[in-house]
Amino acid sequence: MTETSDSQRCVPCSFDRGPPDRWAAVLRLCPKGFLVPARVTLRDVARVAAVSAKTVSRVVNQDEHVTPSTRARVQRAIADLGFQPNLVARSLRVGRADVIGLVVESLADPFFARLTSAVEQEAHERGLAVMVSSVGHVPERESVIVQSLLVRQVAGLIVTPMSQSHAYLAGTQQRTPVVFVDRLPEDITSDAVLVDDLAAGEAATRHLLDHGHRRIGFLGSELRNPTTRLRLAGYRRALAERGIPDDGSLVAVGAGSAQQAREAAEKLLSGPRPPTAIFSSNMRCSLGLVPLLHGSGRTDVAVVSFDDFPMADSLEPAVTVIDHDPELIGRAAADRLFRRLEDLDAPAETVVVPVRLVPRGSGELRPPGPSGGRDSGADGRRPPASPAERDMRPAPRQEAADGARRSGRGRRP
Amino acid sequence: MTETSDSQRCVPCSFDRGPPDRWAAVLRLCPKGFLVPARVTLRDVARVAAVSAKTVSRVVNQDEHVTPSTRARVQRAIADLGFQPNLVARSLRVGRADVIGLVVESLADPFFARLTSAVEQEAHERGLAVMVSSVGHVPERESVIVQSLLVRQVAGLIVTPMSQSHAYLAGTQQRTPVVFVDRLPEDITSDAVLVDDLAAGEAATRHLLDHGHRRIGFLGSELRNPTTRLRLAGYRRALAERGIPDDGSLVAVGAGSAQQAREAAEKLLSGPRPPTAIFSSNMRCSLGLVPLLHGSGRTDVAVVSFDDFPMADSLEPAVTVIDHDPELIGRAAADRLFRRLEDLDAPAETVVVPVRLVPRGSGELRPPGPSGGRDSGADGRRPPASPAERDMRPAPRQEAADGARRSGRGRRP
DNA sequence: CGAGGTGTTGACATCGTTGACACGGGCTTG
DNA sequence: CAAGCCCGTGTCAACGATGTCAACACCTCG
Repeated sequence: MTETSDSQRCVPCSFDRGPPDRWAAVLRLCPKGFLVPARVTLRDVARVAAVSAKTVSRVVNQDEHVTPSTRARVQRAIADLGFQPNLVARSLRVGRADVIGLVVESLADPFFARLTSAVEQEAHERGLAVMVSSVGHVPERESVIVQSLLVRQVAGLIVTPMSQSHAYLAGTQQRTPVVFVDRLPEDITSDAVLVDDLAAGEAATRHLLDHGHRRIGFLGSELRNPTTRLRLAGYRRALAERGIPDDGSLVAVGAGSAQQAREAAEKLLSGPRPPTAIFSSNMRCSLGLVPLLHGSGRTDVAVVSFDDFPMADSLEPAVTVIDHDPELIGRAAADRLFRRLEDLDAPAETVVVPVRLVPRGSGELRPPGPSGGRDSGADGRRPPASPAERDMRPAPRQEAADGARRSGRGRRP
Repeated sequence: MTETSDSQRCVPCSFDRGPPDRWAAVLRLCPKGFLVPARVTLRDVARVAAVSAKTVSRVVNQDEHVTPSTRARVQRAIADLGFQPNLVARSLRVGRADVIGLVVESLADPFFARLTSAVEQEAHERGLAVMVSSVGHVPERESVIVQSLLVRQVAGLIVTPMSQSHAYLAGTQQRTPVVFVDRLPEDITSDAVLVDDLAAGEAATRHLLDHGHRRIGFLGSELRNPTTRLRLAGYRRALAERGIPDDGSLVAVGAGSAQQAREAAEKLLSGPRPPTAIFSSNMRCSLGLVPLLHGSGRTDVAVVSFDDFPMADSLEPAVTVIDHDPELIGRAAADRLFRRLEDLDAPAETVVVPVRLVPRGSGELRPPGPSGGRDSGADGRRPPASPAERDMRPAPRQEAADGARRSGRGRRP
């Protein structure tokens, strides 16, 4: 076959469809005389079933008002011709695609990958497709990427805010709702799904305090990052709660990479009065800290890590983590979005997703020396008291999304 | 505001557009008398610029045949009205969406996440969006998911084959090309991007042989998985090459989880004549094996792991890996797809993406005892000879995609 | 000066689907 | 028995863009 590709592409085929021949819809004659497979449309089905296109549409859309016999005839024709509705045409007609847009920082990041996975699953269950786009490390790209999804008429958006301002979405929200995840948007009121970073920082620190530690280090990335700020605030709050003075020399922030975190941790531990425990406030930090401790045989230092990471449970001692559960966040965000699509005028909601502390060993180490904790009992945990600590309890996945605390925040008055 | 949502949704607005008023396009009067933001269309721009819709279309699409002055007037109007073309309408008209579909096993898997990330980046550069769907562990879902993307008129597909047969795509390929990744499809000839599993298995094994090992274990998951089969074949080929008899007791397959791998490795090492080195043929296996070795102080056993994993380079000794580079695979697949879109009739191509061995320590350990290798030199590597070994050389990322070996496989004759 | 070419612009139909509305027949109801 | 209703079905136009083709203006050259 050395025909030109014309014989295959042949899009505008003005062949007169003639009598209701079953095959005319499947194979179509080109002007050049070739038979080419053609898309089967509603009208083709209509012709074969001897009804109007509208009726076929009704059958396809499960409209009640169709006689069983007609329905059967149409379904037969649909099956015979292998008709598949063109969702692009439908989208144009109804003014919105059955697609949601997801904007994340980076898909290569396991956190966002798992988030995306959860969103995709939820969407798929509702027959919606998902378009993902990653912004990378250039916050200004956010709005461009959001635009590129809006022009594709997505029904709604889930966005990890990176931009300095989200005012550009103000006019759009009424038509295309946006749910923000992980952080709150700037300059705009909108639905959001957050991790309870403050409570998490508090819980991690409290956990170490409960195991007798009094000198607890904090390892974190840039303070520009609101997430880090909140976790640090939680750390400080837990210390204050127990009347432990804030020792600035125990706080090491600004570690953007695992390597930097490793160095920061080295410095922390080699100081005059080193910490007996460290709260590593994100995965990159942990990936610097943990190998350092293992490599240098300092497995006596207690560690609680924010973000679970591969191998965390295989090490000796296994690493106690605050588990983020990106799936839960994704499910909650998708859920919020679908609810929003059903009621565009309800007030904006912020969903706070609980995190849970997974004790595995490293966080339950007791400080060395005579200063051993005053606590008795193997674990030393007090009964849960604060709401923050309630959230720490492991929750079955199914219920967790619904169990998330909701705090309505009024839309502009 | 307690208006019913009608005042906001107001989609079919039959307000007569009247004279060419700039604002009529942006704010529109509802029958109820509310001003609502409305979508700006080509016709709105046309009216404001006093040209036809077609001319606006030409300007938007960078058509040359427009007078500079007209173009300027139109661009002015576009800017004034904030016009954004409706890509769904365009897609309907041209018969295909500027979207590609990506079907993976699971987005939560870091391999697929990074693959997705790369595909998305490549697509984004070309102005295409990406719809992702994951199949999960039910191969039968593959075709359903592919269909759901096809009805959305995606321009092309990148698919991780899971289904037993891909014959269902035979009729579709001419209209919507498919590039398979990671594995070859069944029952169909198509473009594909593969990792050179055989060469990788060979290279890993040869690397250990070159460091003096003669008893090398193989740790892998189910043999149902063609990927595992190929890596095992590479392992056997490398052994045969050196005249080392195949000792079945050194091959442990069927380990589906890290835990199972750990147990399998334990059995391997506790046997009467344990291996001095182990080739762990995937990440899950390594996540079982490596902590086992570290935990039991058996850091004398040499290890080469297929798939890099977090912390692999932080351990002591750091783990020598065969690096997969999902990004490279994703880029190659996207690239193949875009080329295919430009020439639907070229013969199918299989692109084999090179992998590289990253020596970090664990793979360069020499066997204990008097049987030390006959090789001299610190590394003991021979000059690269086979094509497989050529691929092992680290390649700069930019060139690697183009440097991938291509083997054309004729389309049906 | 007219024929022919080149290049800009617009009218119109069309992509495949669905919402609004109309029509006719059978049913209920006063 | 007439008025009114519901029900199944069809007609038509529209969603917003673009391909085709023709109209027209302007230029060049014989």
